[in-house]
Amino acid sequence: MPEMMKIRARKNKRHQDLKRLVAADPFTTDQELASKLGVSVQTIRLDRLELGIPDARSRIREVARDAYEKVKSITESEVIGELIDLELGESALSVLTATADMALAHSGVIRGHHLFAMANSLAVAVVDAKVALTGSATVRFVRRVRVGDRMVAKARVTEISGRRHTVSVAIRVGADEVFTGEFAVYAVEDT
Amino acid sequence: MPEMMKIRARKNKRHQDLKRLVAADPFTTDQELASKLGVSVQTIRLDRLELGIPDARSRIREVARDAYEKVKSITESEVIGELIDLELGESALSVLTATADMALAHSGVIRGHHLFAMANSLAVAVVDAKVALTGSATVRFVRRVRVGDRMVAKARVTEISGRRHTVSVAIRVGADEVFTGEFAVYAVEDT
DNA sequence: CGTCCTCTTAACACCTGGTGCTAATCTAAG
DNA sequence: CTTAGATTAGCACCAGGTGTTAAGAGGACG
Repeated sequence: MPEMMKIRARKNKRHQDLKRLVAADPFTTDQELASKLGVSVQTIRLDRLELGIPDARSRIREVARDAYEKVKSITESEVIGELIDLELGESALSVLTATADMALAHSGVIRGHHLFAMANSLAVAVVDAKVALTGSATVRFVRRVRVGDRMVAKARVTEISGRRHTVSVAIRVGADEVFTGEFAVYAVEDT
Repeated sequence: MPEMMKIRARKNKRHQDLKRLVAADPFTTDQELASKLGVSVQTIRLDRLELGIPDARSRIREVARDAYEKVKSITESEVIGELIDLELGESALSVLTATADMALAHSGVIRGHHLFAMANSLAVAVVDAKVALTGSATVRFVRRVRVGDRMVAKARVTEISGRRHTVSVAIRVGADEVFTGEFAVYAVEDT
């Protein structure tokens, strides 16, 4: 321990270390933090209080909560993005804001399959059937989409012949068209 | 409470309900479970013991751990699935096992954009360039893929003209072709 | 020099969400 | 009727905390 340090400076350094440790591993308990920083558990508690750092269980709960919501949103929603308007069998509209985790590493450009997913899920949603599956698609990535861009997708059913629905989807960012696609979606009753 | 039920049947039903509740929300404590199921906390504890369900704190920790370490989902890896083989500018191969969160609700059929994402990311990976972006694609979903299916994707660069690369991707489950696609991928240097 | 103030550590009671154990009921099935 | 399984209860204990009070250990400063 740096005993030669002035008392105030030592405390400050410890606070920095504490923040770093907690950020690096939110699962660390006060006990572990105390032994890592060479002070008593009580000191850690006071430090956390000063710095507004919640206790380990809360930190863990938070991580779990975040992850749980996130997984749910990617996984469990039938439509990628927010469904704004839906006229079954006719047209539909959804909105999605591009986030950093949709981007290609370091470039800030959104990866194509996120646009595809948004368009595809909207195309499936607009079809008036219990279950609908995409049969084929032709898509064009017209312009690059970047982190923070607000994407608006519009789907229109252009043709129905039997179980086959042709759906046109366009995604815009502001006035710019960034994606267009034509989806052949099939209505299905049985699994 | 269903008092007319036979005791054993009641217990069985409660066990099913318990599993369902815990799966739906891992954050639920014994207290909450007890009141939801109309039995005492002790009964819940015994049930958890029988069913091998860990306590709430462990469940939360697990969720947090999972999220913290291996963020899977669509977003965070450069190639969706596991990249098995890669010959830059020529061909590539990846493998992905379909999980329940990729499926359409209740049907067990994997949603198309997961196949697209697997194929697209492989197509981008196979192109020999610092950064590559998909310009357009034509895809066919040949057969339904179900939860548990092991998908193998093969990508082959079929044509290069300037920065434009044409990549053919096929995904198979066992011997069956489930997806084919043709991707136009553009090599880019600047962002 | 003494005094004062901050930092640090300690001790105690309490909280939540559990575990392990023993014991008392109660019910249904043999 | 007897007995085994299901349910509930009470008790001591645990981890990882909170809040409070109290007591030393350094400085800083008149």
